[in-house]
Amino acid sequence: MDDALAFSALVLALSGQLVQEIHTSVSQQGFEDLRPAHGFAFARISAGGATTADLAEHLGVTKQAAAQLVEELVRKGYVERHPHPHDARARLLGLTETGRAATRAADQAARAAVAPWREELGQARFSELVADLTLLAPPGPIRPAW
Amino acid sequence: MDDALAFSALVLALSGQLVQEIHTSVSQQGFEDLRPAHGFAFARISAGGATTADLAEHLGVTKQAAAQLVEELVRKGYVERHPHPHDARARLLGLTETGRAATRAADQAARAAVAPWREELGQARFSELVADLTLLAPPGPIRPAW
DNA sequence: CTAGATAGACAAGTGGCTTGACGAGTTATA
DNA sequence: TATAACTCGTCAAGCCACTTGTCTATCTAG
Repeated sequence: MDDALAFSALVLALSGQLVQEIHTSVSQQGFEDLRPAHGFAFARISAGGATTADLAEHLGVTKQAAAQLVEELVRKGYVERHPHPHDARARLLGLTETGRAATRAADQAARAAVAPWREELGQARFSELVADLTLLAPPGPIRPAW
Repeated sequence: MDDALAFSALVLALSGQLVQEIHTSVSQQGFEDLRPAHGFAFARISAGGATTADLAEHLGVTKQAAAQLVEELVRKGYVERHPHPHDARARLLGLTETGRAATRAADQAARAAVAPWREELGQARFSELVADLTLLAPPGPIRPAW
């Protein structure tokens, strides 16, 4: 009956743990200058065709905040700015090889964080779980929560 | 096979949506001066026996940050400081009636956010889902993710 | 009784974000 | 095609939640 409240708490708890574990693992793999929020930017940039304004909308922040984030990631060597083919105002963003390496590290960290959970439930139940959650997940970008 | 990555994304997406919906709903119910992070503080305080230092540990921030948060919540009328029965240094924190009202509003908002998901899956499958997640959820406090 | 730990406060600084204003470039309208 | 409205990215200033560092009062262990 009141599993609704329990569900909320569980999702928040899992999400928090996930972010924490991924961040720790990525740091340990040598990317110490990245913070959790950067992952959401990487996701949009690696999807391709992103400008700073696109990124801002994806992250749900102002253009200025996104520009600042991009500047930081460029300075640290994760992101490159290219001229935009159709718009002289805009610059197209892309990941450097280092940026892609960081993305791979994060993916691997996510898999490692989830692995014990899959083991705990068993593959069959875990697959069902993913299927159920897929039905619930909202479309649209994944953003930092707050 | 690679549902692990999908699972991570789903949990993050659901968590983000959940936080956003709860915050919006709580604001609309008249608590416009509360932000998502406050909920985690309310959770610890309403559990009882909390001092500022306890709260700091629960939230994973410094004592000073917790003290500042408490000061803000006291000023806004959600929290009270009481003398600690056994320790003259410490002050025991408690929710005011307004604080409890805000907590009820947040709970109701959480239920409302989850309701459509339960409907989508059906009660039986939803219950299973909650049971599965319960197996995975780490013990310990629920904290803001980053 | 005293040494060390802990609760909370005061002060200063930091970093990620905001609002506001702007020039350069693009798109829509008449 | 001229011009008005909009958009991209940037500069500048300020905000605010958080940090580190320090201090007093109080508690606790040897």
